[in-house]
Amino acid sequence: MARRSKTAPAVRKPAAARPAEVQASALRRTRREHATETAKDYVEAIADITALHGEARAVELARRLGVTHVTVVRTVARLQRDGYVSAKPYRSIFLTEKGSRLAEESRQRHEVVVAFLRSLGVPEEIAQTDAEGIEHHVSPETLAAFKRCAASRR
Amino acid sequence: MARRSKTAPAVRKPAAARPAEVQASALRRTRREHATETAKDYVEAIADITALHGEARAVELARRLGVTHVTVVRTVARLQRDGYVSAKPYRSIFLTEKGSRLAEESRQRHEVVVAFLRSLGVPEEIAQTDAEGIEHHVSPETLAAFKRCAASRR
DNA sequence: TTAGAAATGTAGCCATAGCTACATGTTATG
DNA sequence: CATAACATGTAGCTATGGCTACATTTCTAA
Repeated sequence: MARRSKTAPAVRKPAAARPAEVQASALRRTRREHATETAKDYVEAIADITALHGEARAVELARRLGVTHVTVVRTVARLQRDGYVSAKPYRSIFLTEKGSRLAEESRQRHEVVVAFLRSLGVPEEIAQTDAEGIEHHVSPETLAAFKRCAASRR
Repeated sequence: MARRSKTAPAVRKPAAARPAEVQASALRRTRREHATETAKDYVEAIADITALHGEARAVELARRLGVTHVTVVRTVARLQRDGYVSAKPYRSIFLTEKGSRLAEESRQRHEVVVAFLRSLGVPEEIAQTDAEGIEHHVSPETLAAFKRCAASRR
Protein backbone atom coordinates (compact mmCIF):
# COMPACT_ATOMS: atom_id res chain seq x y z
CA MET A 1 0.00 0.00 0.00
CA ALA A 2 1.27 3.44 -0.93
CA ARG A 3 2.86 5.42 1.80
CA ARG A 4 1.86 9.02 2.17
CA SER A 5 2.17 9.72 -1.55
CA LYS A 6 4.74 12.49 -1.61
CA THR A 7 5.14 12.05 -5.33
CA ALA A 8 1.46 11.88 -6.29
CA PRO A 9 -0.58 14.29 -4.15
CA ALA A 10 -3.72 12.33 -4.83
CA VAL A 11 -6.84 14.42 -4.57
CA ARG A 12 -5.70 17.92 -3.65
CA LYS A 13 -8.61 19.66 -2.01
CA PRO A 14 -8.81 23.40 -2.69
CA ALA A 15 -8.68 24.62 0.89
CA ALA A 16 -5.67 23.07 2.59
CA ALA A 17 -7.57 24.66 5.48
CA ARG A 18 -6.14 24.40 8.96
CA PRO A 19 -2.74 22.81 8.93
CA ALA A 20 -2.40 19.78 11.12
CA GLU A 21 -0.42 21.60 13.81
CA VAL A 22 -2.98 24.35 14.21
CA GLN A 23 -5.82 21.92 14.57
CA ALA A 24 -3.82 19.76 16.94
CA SER A 25 -3.19 22.65 19.30
CA ALA A 26 -6.83 23.73 19.16
CA LEU A 27 -7.92 20.24 20.13
CA ARG A 28 -5.31 20.13 22.86
CA ARG A 29 -6.72 23.34 24.23
CA THR A 30 -10.24 21.94 24.14
CA ARG A 31 -9.08 18.92 26.10
CA ARG A 32 -7.29 21.12 28.60
CA GLU A 33 -10.43 23.19 29.08
CA HIS A 34 -12.44 20.10 29.59
CA ALA A 35 -10.31 19.28 32.61
CA THR A 36 -11.41 22.47 34.35
CA GLU A 37 -15.05 22.24 33.34
CA THR A 38 -15.92 20.04 36.25
CA ALA A 39 -14.33 22.41 38.74
CA LYS A 40 -16.25 25.32 37.25
CA ASP A 41 -19.55 23.48 37.27
CA TYR A 42 -19.08 22.48 40.89
CA VAL A 43 -18.00 25.85 42.27
CA GLU A 44 -20.81 27.54 40.38
CA ALA A 45 -23.32 25.11 41.84
CA ILE A 46 -21.85 25.46 45.32
CA ALA A 47 -22.12 29.24 45.10
CA ASP A 48 -25.73 29.00 43.88
CA ILE A 49 -26.74 26.60 46.59
CA THR A 50 -25.03 28.58 49.31
CA ALA A 51 -26.82 31.71 48.16
CA LEU A 52 -30.15 29.88 48.19
CA HIS A 53 -29.87 27.75 51.30
CA GLY A 54 -27.10 29.30 53.35
CA GLU A 55 -24.90 26.25 52.95
CA ALA A 56 -24.06 23.63 50.37
CA ARG A 57 -24.60 19.95 51.16
CA ALA A 58 -23.49 17.08 48.96
CA VAL A 59 -27.00 15.81 48.42
CA GLU A 60 -28.16 19.08 46.93
CA LEU A 61 -25.06 19.29 44.77
CA ALA A 62 -25.75 15.80 43.48
CA ARG A 63 -29.32 16.76 42.65
CA ARG A 64 -28.27 19.87 40.80
CA LEU A 65 -25.40 18.27 38.91
CA GLY A 66 -27.33 15.19 37.94
CA VAL A 67 -24.94 12.68 39.49
CA THR A 68 -24.96 10.44 42.55
CA HIS A 69 -23.67 11.62 45.88
CA VAL A 70 -20.72 9.29 45.51
CA THR A 71 -19.48 11.18 42.49
CA VAL A 72 -19.94 14.43 44.35
CA VAL A 73 -17.96 13.23 47.33
CA ARG A 74 -15.05 12.11 45.21
CA THR A 75 -15.04 15.26 43.10
CA VAL A 76 -15.28 17.52 46.13
CA ALA A 77 -12.24 15.74 47.55
CA ARG A 78 -10.40 16.64 44.37
CA LEU A 79 -11.59 20.24 44.54
CA GLN A 80 -10.33 20.39 48.10
CA ARG A 81 -7.00 18.93 47.04
CA ASP A 82 -6.80 21.67 44.38
CA GLY A 83 -7.73 24.43 46.79
CA TYR A 84 -11.19 25.37 45.53
CA VAL A 85 -13.23 24.29 48.53
CA SER A 86 -12.89 23.39 52.18
CA ALA A 87 -14.91 20.56 53.63
CA LYS A 88 -14.96 18.38 56.69
CA PRO A 89 -16.55 14.93 56.93
CA TYR A 90 -20.34 15.02 57.34
CA ARG A 91 -20.31 18.81 57.10
CA SER A 92 -21.17 21.45 54.54
CA ILE A 93 -18.94 22.43 51.66
CA PHE A 94 -17.49 25.93 51.50
CA LEU A 95 -15.71 27.79 48.74
CA THR A 96 -12.24 29.08 49.39
CA GLU A 97 -11.13 32.45 48.13
CA LYS A 98 -9.84 30.76 44.99
CA GLY A 99 -13.08 28.86 44.57
CA SER A 100 -15.19 31.97 45.00
CA ARG A 101 -13.19 33.76 42.36
CA LEU A 102 -13.65 30.91 39.91
CA ALA A 103 -17.36 30.74 40.69
CA GLU A 104 -17.82 34.43 40.09
CA GLU A 105 -15.94 34.30 36.79
CA SER A 106 -18.00 31.32 35.72
CA ARG A 107 -21.25 32.98 36.67
CA GLN A 108 -20.43 36.09 34.70
CA ARG A 109 -19.34 34.10 31.70
CA HIS A 110 -22.49 32.02 31.86
CA GLU A 111 -24.57 35.18 32.01
CA VAL A 112 -22.87 36.67 28.97
CA VAL A 113 -23.35 33.54 26.92
CA VAL A 114 -26.99 33.15 27.89
CA ALA A 115 -27.77 36.81 27.26
CA PHE A 116 -26.09 36.54 23.90
CA LEU A 117 -28.00 33.45 22.84
CA ARG A 118 -31.22 35.04 24.05
CA SER A 119 -30.46 38.10 21.94
CA LEU A 120 -30.19 35.83 18.91
CA GLY A 121 -33.70 34.61 19.55
CA VAL A 122 -32.83 31.29 21.13
CA PRO A 123 -35.54 30.33 23.65
CA GLU A 124 -34.58 30.83 27.27
CA GLU A 125 -34.47 27.18 28.28
CA ILE A 126 -32.40 26.13 25.28
CA ALA A 127 -30.09 29.09 25.82
CA GLN A 128 -29.49 27.93 29.38
CA THR A 129 -28.81 24.39 28.28
CA ASP A 130 -26.52 25.27 25.39
CA ALA A 131 -24.65 27.75 27.54
CA GLU A 132 -23.67 24.96 29.93
CA GLY A 133 -21.76 23.33 27.11
CA ILE A 134 -20.54 26.41 25.25
CA GLU A 135 -19.36 28.63 28.08
CA HIS A 136 -16.28 26.57 28.79
CA HIS A 137 -14.90 26.97 25.28
CA VAL A 138 -15.21 30.65 24.59
CA SER A 139 -11.99 32.64 24.29
CA PRO A 140 -11.79 36.19 25.68
CA GLU A 141 -11.99 37.55 22.14
CA THR A 142 -15.14 35.61 21.37
CA LEU A 143 -16.68 36.49 24.72
CA ALA A 144 -16.06 40.16 23.95
CA ALA A 145 -17.66 39.71 20.54
CA PHE A 146 -20.68 38.09 22.22
CA LYS A 147 -21.03 41.07 24.53
CA ARG A 148 -20.75 43.59 21.71
CA CYS A 149 -23.24 41.74 19.58
CA ALA A 150 -25.79 41.29 22.34
CA ALA A 151 -25.51 44.97 23.22
CA SER A 152 -25.98 46.09 19.63
CA ARG A 153 -29.12 44.01 19.32
CA ARG A 154 -30.74 45.28 22.46
CA MET B 1 -25.44 22.22 62.03
CA ALA B 2 -28.75 23.14 60.50
CA ARG B 3 -30.10 20.80 57.94
CA ARG B 4 -31.53 22.27 54.79
CA SER B 5 -33.53 24.87 56.65
CA LYS B 6 -37.04 24.07 55.55
CA THR B 7 -38.41 26.37 58.21
CA ALA B 8 -36.08 29.34 57.67
CA PRO B 9 -35.37 29.90 53.94
CA ALA B 10 -32.08 31.61 54.77
CA VAL B 11 -30.92 34.07 52.17
CA ARG B 12 -33.49 33.94 49.38
CA LYS B 13 -31.78 35.17 46.22
CA PRO B 14 -34.04 37.11 43.87
CA ALA B 15 -33.72 34.90 40.80
CA ALA B 16 -34.37 31.33 41.85
CA ALA B 17 -33.05 30.94 38.30
CA ARG B 18 -32.74 27.46 36.84
CA PRO B 19 -34.25 24.92 39.13
CA ALA B 20 -31.95 22.10 40.10
CA GLU B 21 -33.61 19.59 37.79
CA VAL B 22 -33.26 21.77 34.71
CA GLN B 23 -29.62 22.41 35.34
CA ALA B 24 -29.01 18.76 36.12
CA SER B 25 -30.43 17.63 32.80
CA ALA B 26 -28.48 20.30 30.93
CA LEU B 27 -25.27 19.08 32.51
CA ARG B 28 -26.21 15.49 31.78
CA ARG B 29 -26.67 16.47 28.16
CA THR B 30 -23.29 18.17 28.09
CA ARG B 31 -21.67 15.02 29.46
CA ARG B 32 -23.49 12.88 26.93
CA GLU B 33 -22.30 15.13 24.11
CA HIS B 34 -18.80 14.94 25.38
CA ALA B 35 -18.87 11.20 24.84
CA THR B 36 -19.43 11.66 21.11
CA GLU B 37 -16.99 14.53 20.69
CA THR B 38 -14.08 12.20 20.24
CA ALA B 39 -15.85 10.25 17.53
CA LYS B 40 -16.70 13.45 15.69
CA ASP B 41 -13.18 14.83 15.94
CA TYR B 42 -11.76 11.58 14.62
CA VAL B 43 -14.10 11.05 11.69
CA GLU B 44 -13.70 14.68 10.70
CA ALA B 45 -9.93 14.33 10.76
CA ILE B 46 -10.08 11.04 8.86
CA ALA B 47 -12.23 12.64 6.18
CA ASP B 48 -9.87 15.61 5.90
CA ILE B 49 -6.78 13.45 5.67
CA THR B 50 -8.36 11.12 3.14
CA ALA B 51 -9.30 14.11 0.99
CA LEU B 52 -5.77 15.47 1.19
CA HIS B 53 -3.68 12.32 0.96
CA GLY B 54 -5.96 9.70 -0.50
CA GLU B 55 -5.85 7.63 2.67
CA ALA B 56 -5.72 8.10 6.41
CA ARG B 57 -2.87 6.62 8.42
CA ALA B 58 -2.65 6.56 12.19
CA VAL B 59 0.51 8.65 12.28
CA GLU B 60 -1.10 11.52 10.44
CA LEU B 61 -4.21 11.29 12.62
CA ALA B 62 -2.00 11.48 15.70
CA ARG B 63 -0.25 14.56 14.35
CA ARG B 64 -3.52 16.30 13.56
CA LEU B 65 -5.26 15.41 16.80
CA GLY B 66 -2.30 16.24 18.98
CA VAL B 67 -2.04 12.84 20.65
CA THR B 68 0.33 9.90 20.42
CA HIS B 69 -0.23 7.09 17.95
CA VAL B 70 -1.09 4.80 20.83
CA THR B 71 -4.10 6.86 21.71
CA VAL B 72 -5.12 6.88 18.06
CA VAL B 73 -4.87 3.12 17.77
CA ARG B 74 -7.02 2.53 20.81
CA THR B 75 -9.60 5.12 19.83
CA VAL B 76 -9.81 3.81 16.27
CA ALA B 77 -10.50 0.37 17.69
CA ARG B 78 -13.40 1.87 19.60
CA LEU B 79 -14.64 3.68 16.51
CA GLN B 80 -14.51 0.39 14.63
CA ARG B 81 -16.40 -1.34 17.42
CA ASP B 82 -19.05 1.39 17.13
CA GLY B 83 -19.24 1.12 13.35
CA TYR B 84 -17.73 4.43 12.31
CA VAL B 85 -14.62 3.13 10.59
CA SER B 86 -13.15 -0.02 9.12
CA ALA B 87 -9.50 -0.80 9.63
CA LYS B 88 -7.15 -3.73 9.34
CA PRO B 89 -3.85 -4.10 11.18
CA TYR B 90 -1.02 -2.09 9.61
CA ARG B 91 -3.37 -0.67 7.02
CA SER B 92 -5.17 2.60 6.38
CA ILE B 93 -8.32 3.66 8.16
CA PHE B 94 -11.53 4.09 6.21
CA LEU B 95 -14.84 5.66 7.12
CA THR B 96 -17.94 3.53 6.92
CA GLU B 97 -21.18 4.89 5.59
CA LYS B 98 -22.13 5.82 9.15
CA GLY B 99 -18.76 7.42 9.72
CA SER B 100 -18.97 9.44 6.53
CA ARG B 101 -22.35 10.75 7.48
CA LEU B 102 -21.10 11.84 10.89
CA ALA B 103 -18.03 13.45 9.32
CA GLU B 104 -20.12 15.42 6.85
CA GLU B 105 -22.48 16.61 9.56
CA SER B 106 -19.54 17.62 11.70
CA ARG B 107 -17.86 19.46 8.86
CA GLN B 108 -20.98 21.46 8.07
CA ARG B 109 -21.54 22.27 11.71
CA HIS B 110 -17.94 23.37 12.08
CA GLU B 111 -18.30 25.58 9.01
CA VAL B 112 -21.42 27.25 10.34
CA VAL B 113 -19.86 27.97 13.70
CA VAL B 114 -16.65 29.34 12.19
CA ALA B 115 -18.51 31.49 9.67
CA PHE B 116 -20.66 32.82 12.46
CA LEU B 117 -17.75 33.70 14.73
CA ARG B 118 -15.99 35.31 11.78
CA SER B 119 -19.08 37.40 11.11
CA LEU B 120 -18.89 38.67 14.69
CA GLY B 121 -15.40 39.92 14.03
CA VAL B 122 -13.50 37.13 15.74
CA PRO B 123 -10.13 36.63 14.04
CA GLU B 124 -9.94 33.60 11.77
CA GLU B 125 -7.50 31.58 13.82
CA ILE B 126 -9.34 32.16 17.09
CA ALA B 127 -12.62 31.36 15.38
CA GLN B 128 -11.20 28.03 14.25
CA THR B 129 -9.91 27.21 17.70
CA ASP B 130 -13.04 28.22 19.58
CA ALA B 131 -15.21 26.37 17.10
CA GLU B 132 -13.46 23.11 17.99
CA GLY B 133 -14.78 23.46 21.50
CA ILE B 134 -18.12 25.10 20.80
CA GLU B 135 -19.40 23.07 17.88
CA HIS B 136 -20.18 20.02 19.95
CA HIS B 137 -22.56 21.86 22.24
CA VAL B 138 -24.78 23.77 19.87
CA SER B 139 -28.42 22.70 19.67
CA PRO B 140 -30.25 22.76 16.33
CA GLU B 141 -32.09 25.91 17.45
CA THR B 142 -28.89 27.72 18.28
CA LEU B 143 -27.21 26.53 15.11
CA ALA B 144 -30.12 27.93 13.12
CA ALA B 145 -29.80 31.21 14.99
CA PHE B 146 -26.08 31.29 14.15
CA LYS B 147 -26.89 30.82 10.48
CA ARG B 148 -29.51 33.54 10.47
CA CYS B 149 -27.29 35.96 12.29
CA ALA B 150 -24.26 35.35 10.09
CA ALA B 151 -26.40 35.79 7.00
CA SER B 152 -27.91 39.04 8.20
CA ARG B 153 -24.47 40.48 8.88
CA ARG B 154 -23.01 39.60 5.53
C1' DT C 1 -33.90 9.26 74.53
C1' DT C 2 -33.76 6.44 71.14
C1' DA C 3 -35.08 4.47 66.59
C1' DG C 4 -35.35 5.31 61.97
C1' DA C 5 -34.55 8.43 58.15
C1' DA C 6 -31.45 11.05 55.74
C1' DA C 7 -26.81 12.29 54.64
C1' DT C 8 -22.25 11.09 54.06
C1' DG C 9 -18.42 7.99 53.50
C1' DT C 10 -15.94 3.71 51.60
C1' DA C 11 -14.97 -0.24 48.57
C1' DG C 12 -14.67 -1.54 44.31
C1' DC C 13 -16.52 -1.93 39.58
C1' DC C 14 -16.55 0.16 34.62
C1' DA C 15 -15.23 3.17 30.47
C1' DT C 16 -12.68 6.89 28.41
C1' DA C 17 -8.55 8.99 27.33
C1' DG C 18 -4.03 10.31 28.01
C1' DC C 19 1.00 8.48 28.45
C1' DT C 20 5.94 5.69 28.04
C1' DA C 21 8.42 1.73 26.82
C1' DC C 22 8.97 -1.88 24.06
C1' DA C 23 7.70 -5.38 20.27
C1' DT C 24 6.53 -6.28 15.68
C1' DG C 25 5.29 -5.37 10.90
C1' DT C 26 6.06 -2.76 6.37
C1' DT C 27 8.47 -0.27 3.05
C1' DA C 28 12.12 2.24 0.79
C1' DT C 29 16.63 2.15 -0.56
C1' DG C 30 21.48 1.29 -0.77
C1' DC D 1 17.58 -8.49 -0.95
C1' DA D 2 18.85 -7.04 3.46
C1' DT D 3 18.54 -3.53 6.60
C1' DA D 4 17.26 0.70 8.57
C1' DA D 5 13.61 3.87 9.06
C1' DC D 6 9.12 4.32 9.85
C1' DA D 7 4.43 2.79 11.12
C1' DT D 8 1.69 0.10 13.88
C1' DG D 9 0.61 -2.81 17.74
C1' DT D 10 0.78 -4.30 22.82
C1' DA D 11 1.51 -3.98 27.85
C1' DG D 12 0.63 -1.54 31.50
C1' DC D 13 0.62 2.87 34.02
C1' DT D 14 -2.19 7.31 35.48
C1' DA D 15 -6.32 10.29 36.13
C1' DT D 16 -11.13 11.52 35.60
C1' DG D 17 -15.72 10.58 36.25
C1' DG D 18 -19.63 7.66 36.13
C1' DC D 19 -21.95 3.72 38.91
C1' DT D 20 -23.95 0.12 42.85
C1' DA D 21 -23.74 -1.81 47.30
C1' DC D 22 -22.91 -1.36 51.82
C1' DA D 23 -21.14 1.07 56.23
C1' DT D 24 -21.23 4.88 59.22
C1' DT D 25 -22.66 9.31 61.03
C1' DT D 26 -25.97 12.85 61.97
C1' DC D 27 -30.42 14.61 62.73
C1' DT D 28 -35.40 14.47 63.54
C1' DA D 29 -39.26 13.15 65.63
C1' DA D 30 -42.00 9.93 68.17
